[in-house]
Amino acid sequence: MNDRSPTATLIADTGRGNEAAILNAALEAFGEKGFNGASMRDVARGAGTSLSNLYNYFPSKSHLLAEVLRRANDELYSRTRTAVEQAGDAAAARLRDAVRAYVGFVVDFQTAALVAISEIRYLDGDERERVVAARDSTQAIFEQIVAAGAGNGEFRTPYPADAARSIVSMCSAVSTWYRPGGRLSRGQLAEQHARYALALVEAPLAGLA
Amino acid sequence: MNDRSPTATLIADTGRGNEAAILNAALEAFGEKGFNGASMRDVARGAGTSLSNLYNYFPSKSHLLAEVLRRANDELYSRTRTAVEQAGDAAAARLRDAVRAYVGFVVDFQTAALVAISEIRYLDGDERERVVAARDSTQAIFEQIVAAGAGNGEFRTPYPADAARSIVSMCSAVSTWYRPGGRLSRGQLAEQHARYALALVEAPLAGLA
Amino acid sequence: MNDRSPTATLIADTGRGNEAAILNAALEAFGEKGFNGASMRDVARGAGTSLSNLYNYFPSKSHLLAEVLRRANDELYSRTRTAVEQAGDAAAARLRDAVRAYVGFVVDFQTAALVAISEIRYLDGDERERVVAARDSTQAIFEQIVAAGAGNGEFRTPYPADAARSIVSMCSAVSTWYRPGGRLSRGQLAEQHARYALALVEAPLAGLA
Amino acid sequence: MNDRSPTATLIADTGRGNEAAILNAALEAFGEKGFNGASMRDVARGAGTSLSNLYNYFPSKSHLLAEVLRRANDELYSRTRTAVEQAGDAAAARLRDAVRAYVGFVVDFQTAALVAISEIRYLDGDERERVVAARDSTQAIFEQIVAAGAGNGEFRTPYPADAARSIVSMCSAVSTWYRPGGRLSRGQLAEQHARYALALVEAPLAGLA
DNA sequence: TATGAATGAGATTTCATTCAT
DNA sequence: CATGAATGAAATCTCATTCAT
Repeated sequence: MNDRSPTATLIADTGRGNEAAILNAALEAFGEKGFNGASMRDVARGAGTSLSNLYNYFPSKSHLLAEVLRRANDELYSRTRTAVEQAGDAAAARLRDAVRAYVGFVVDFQTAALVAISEIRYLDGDERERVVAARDSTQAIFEQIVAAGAGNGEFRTPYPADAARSIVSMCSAVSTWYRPGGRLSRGQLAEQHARYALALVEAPLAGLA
Repeated sequence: MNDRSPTATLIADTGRGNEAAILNAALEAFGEKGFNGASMRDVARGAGTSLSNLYNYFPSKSHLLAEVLRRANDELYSRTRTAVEQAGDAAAARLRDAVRAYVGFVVDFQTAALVAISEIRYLDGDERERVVAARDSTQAIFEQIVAAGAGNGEFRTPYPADAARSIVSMCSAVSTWYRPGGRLSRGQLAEQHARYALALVEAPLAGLA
Repeated sequence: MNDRSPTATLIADTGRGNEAAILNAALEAFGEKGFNGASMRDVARGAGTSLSNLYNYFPSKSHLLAEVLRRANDELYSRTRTAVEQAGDAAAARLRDAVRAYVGFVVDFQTAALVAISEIRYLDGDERERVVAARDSTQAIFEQIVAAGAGNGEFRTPYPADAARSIVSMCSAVSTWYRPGGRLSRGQLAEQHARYALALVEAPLAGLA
Repeated sequence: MNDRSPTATLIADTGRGNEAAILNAALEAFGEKGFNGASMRDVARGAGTSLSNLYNYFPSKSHLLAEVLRRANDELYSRTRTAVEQAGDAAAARLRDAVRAYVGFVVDFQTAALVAISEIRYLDGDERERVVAARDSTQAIFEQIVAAGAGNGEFRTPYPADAARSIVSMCSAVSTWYRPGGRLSRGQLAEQHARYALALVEAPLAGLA
């Protein structure tokens, strides 16, 4: 398991001038001050460009948020799904690796994860629906695993339909308090949460690492 | 177990003119639009008074938020502690009742719970410290229970120092998605989360309801 | 010549409840922050009473200013006139004693003197006219002395019609920089300005102390 | 001696959009209503631009005042120093020309001179210190002349260390009452005050024009 | 693309003043 | 006389956004 430091920025160069710098600056600004607390001037300053130039890339502040959230959720979904696909057939292993991937993302891209949970409420209309759908896809991965595990007896939880949501809540909440360099490393956090998740769905102890 | 409906408003009449109305309106406004998204005009409108009159009660928007958060955290702490005190000596029973009380509060005062987790970041200085301390006191209740249970063998989790935080995260996250009239009742939510918590700390199945 | 410290407050108890306290608080507030910079709340705080109670004594902020200015100018006029009346017939002695009295007032009631020159511009209408008239009466004392001295040859200034204004300007400006406990005492300031005044109107040196 | 009319506006076009218009409007507004009595709306109206656009040029009302005061004091200092440098070595001639230049400035830029004396009190911190230093530099010119004249016997005043302040007070007070088109012309005012100053420091009559 | 200048709307907060008690 | 509560207007300043260049 890779315990390396994050790639630091979620959004890599997009090949379109300042676009990546703007998105990363928006991410930082929204993370630090919240969507409504951050101003377009903050974003411009962080991106090292002018206020008016932002509008050459994104038609509005809302679109900026939407794009940031879309990328964060896509990356989270993609990492989680890849991890599950490579985990074999056992529900316990799949849940363990899903949680590891999820928590790993939260640690690697803490700000992105924080923004993804806390600022989605400021989206409206179509933008919102698209992002909500992406978030729900990720949660659905966990729900399917838990349902499968409950179905084949691996998990004995009496609440297979609801447990996944609590697992996801628990994992994403890491973004609200995690600080790099703290007592717990990326790997430890992943392991702990994997165990919490398996215990929560009442997988037999033998299934625990 | 009491399954009654909430008392509806967290802040009861204080006997001081519009104070309670203002606090409740602030709670609603912050809950709906976030601290920075809600304006003092929104609060005034909700309280049925004039914008400038707000300042006869609270010297600033920040103080208003601080007071709302203080009351929400105090009530949550008080409910949780009372529940634990009446739960007997067994760690499992204490944890179960703490979770029930906590989730009960979240359901009863969903908005207050939501604001308490999501808007605390907009406080500064002393106000922030006081509210953070109140929040930490509540979490400490859970930490002590888990530590005690781990100490006497009731809980087998290898992470007794960290599990409590995940339990609290999981419980407070209910405020972000719960809707009255949904599939799960107040009592069901409390029971489910109590079981999640006991499973998470790896209490033997016999301890589960 | 009396070199005592000031009586500290220009406005003595008026026998009408809080009136004197309010006037003195207004004087301090206007002196410190200017008429527009000081609020009625500042005045109330300084007077140790409630905001609304101010309006039981004075119908508006402007009236408060007018009353403060009226009292300051009346006292200044009265002191100056008394000094001149007791000074004998010689223009030089009359001018010397007028200046001594004027500067003495400025030192004793620095704030009042400062407010009297700098805040009169914020009065309107009748209030303004009354205060301006009081101020002009004081200046007229100096003009008459200079005119008399120029008429009888005591003063040789070629500008007898204008010199008095400069003398008064010079004396009242003391209020803008004087600090109790500074290098120059009340008596020294009075003497210096008396000599400046006599020199300015070109009284022969023999007439100087 | 030049008796021409003023250049009308202290602040000439700076080549930066509306900057000069804003500074001149601020000068007028502060002169008419005082710093606290004038609103940023007044300034915007006077400058022919929008309220919010003011903040593209100056970050706050205080900065606007500071800049206005800085320019006024710089110009006054520069004019006075230039006059003295061209006046030869005799203290009497230097004092005479310094006063002429000072009073000339007051007449030419009456509003600027008025604001410079009366509104400096509303500055704080560094802004204040810088402007106070500029004002003191101008006064120091007069102090040096008087000290020199007292040293070489040209002036017989017993108060060489203090007389300069009174001279400056007297000259700057002209800004509080001068009205163009009044009885006294620019040149007459300059001459009168030059003579007052020389008399005040007790220069022998032979030295007077 | 990129920018500086511009703007109308709206933010929080303070104001002088009034009123019921 | 005295007060706390209330209010409409206006204060300074920031906002997202637009436009001419």
